Amino acid sequence: MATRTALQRRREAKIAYDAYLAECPSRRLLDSLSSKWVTLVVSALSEGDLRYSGLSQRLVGVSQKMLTQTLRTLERDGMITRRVTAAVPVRVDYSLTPLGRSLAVLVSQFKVWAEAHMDQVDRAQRTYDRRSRRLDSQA
Amino acid sequence: MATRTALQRRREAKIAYDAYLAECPSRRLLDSLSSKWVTLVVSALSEGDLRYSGLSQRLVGVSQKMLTQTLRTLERDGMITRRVTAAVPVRVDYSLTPLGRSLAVLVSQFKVWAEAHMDQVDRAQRTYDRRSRRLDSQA
DNA sequence: CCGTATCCGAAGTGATACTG
DNA sequence: CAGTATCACTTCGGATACGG
Repeated sequence: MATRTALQRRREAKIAYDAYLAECPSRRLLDSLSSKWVTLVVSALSEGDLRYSGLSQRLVGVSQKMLTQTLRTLERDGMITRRVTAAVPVRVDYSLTPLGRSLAVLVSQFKVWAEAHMDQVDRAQRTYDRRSRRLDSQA
Repeated sequence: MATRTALQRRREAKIAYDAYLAECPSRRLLDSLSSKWVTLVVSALSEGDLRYSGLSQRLVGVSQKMLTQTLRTLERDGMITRRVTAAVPVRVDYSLTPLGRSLAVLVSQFKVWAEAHMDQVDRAQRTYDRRSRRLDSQA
C-alpha cells in the first residue's frame, strides 16, 4: 500500500515539525505576534495606559471579540497587565509590562522601517502586476 | 427599520476602516509579513541563495502550495528575485533583493529578542494558567 | 524539477444577543 | 462598562492530481 505509507510519512513529518515548532522560541512568539491586532494594541498602549473602551475607540474596526481575545493573549504572555477598579460601572485599565515595553520598541522599529520602505514595495508590486498582465495577454 | 440602519452603519464603518488600512503603510506590510512562512523564507535566504527544492527541505513542514504562495508574494513585494535557468530539469534560484536584506535585519533582530525573552513569556504563561485553574475550581 | 488547479476540512473572524 | 456565548461566514492550509 504505497498510498498508506506516503500518507504515514507525511503524518510523521508533521508531528516532528510540530515538536520542532514547540521548541523554537522565535516561532512561538512570532505566531502570537502575527495576530492582526497585537501590534496595534502594543503601540496604542506604548503611548499610555488605556481602558477597554479607550482601546476599542483607538483601534478602529476591531470587534469586541477580537479585542478581548487579543488582550487576554497579551496578558497571558506577560506583555500587559489588567487592573480592575471595582465601581459602578466597572473600570478596567490596561498597561504594558516591562516585557511589553521592550516589545513595543521592536514594534516601533518595524513601523519606522515600513514607512521608510513602503514606496519601494508599492513600486515593486506595480511592476510585477504590469508584467503579469502582459504575460496573461500573450496567452 | 432600526436593524437595517444599525447594520448599515457597521458596513460603512468597515469600509472606512478598509480605506484606512489601505493607506496605512505599516499595516499593509505587517499583514504580508505576518503570514506564517514569510519570516522563515527570509531568514533562510539571508544565509545564501537557495533553489526551490532547497527551500522546501529547509522549511520543514511547509507544503508545496504555501511555499509557492509565499515566494510569489515576496517576489511581488520586491523582497526576493526569482531566477530561472532553462535546462532539463528546470532550475530556479531565489535570492534576497536589497530590500529583502534590509527586512532580514529586522527579522533577525526579532529572533534575538524572542530567544532572549522566551523564558519570561513561559513563566508568565504558567503563572496565568495556574491562576486560571484556581479560579475555575472555585466556581 | 518546479510548479498549477482543485477540493475539502479546520481555523479565524465577525455579528448578535445576553450578563455582572 | 466590560465583557461572555453562540452561530454563520470566510479564509487558510493541506492533500491530491496533473502540466511545462
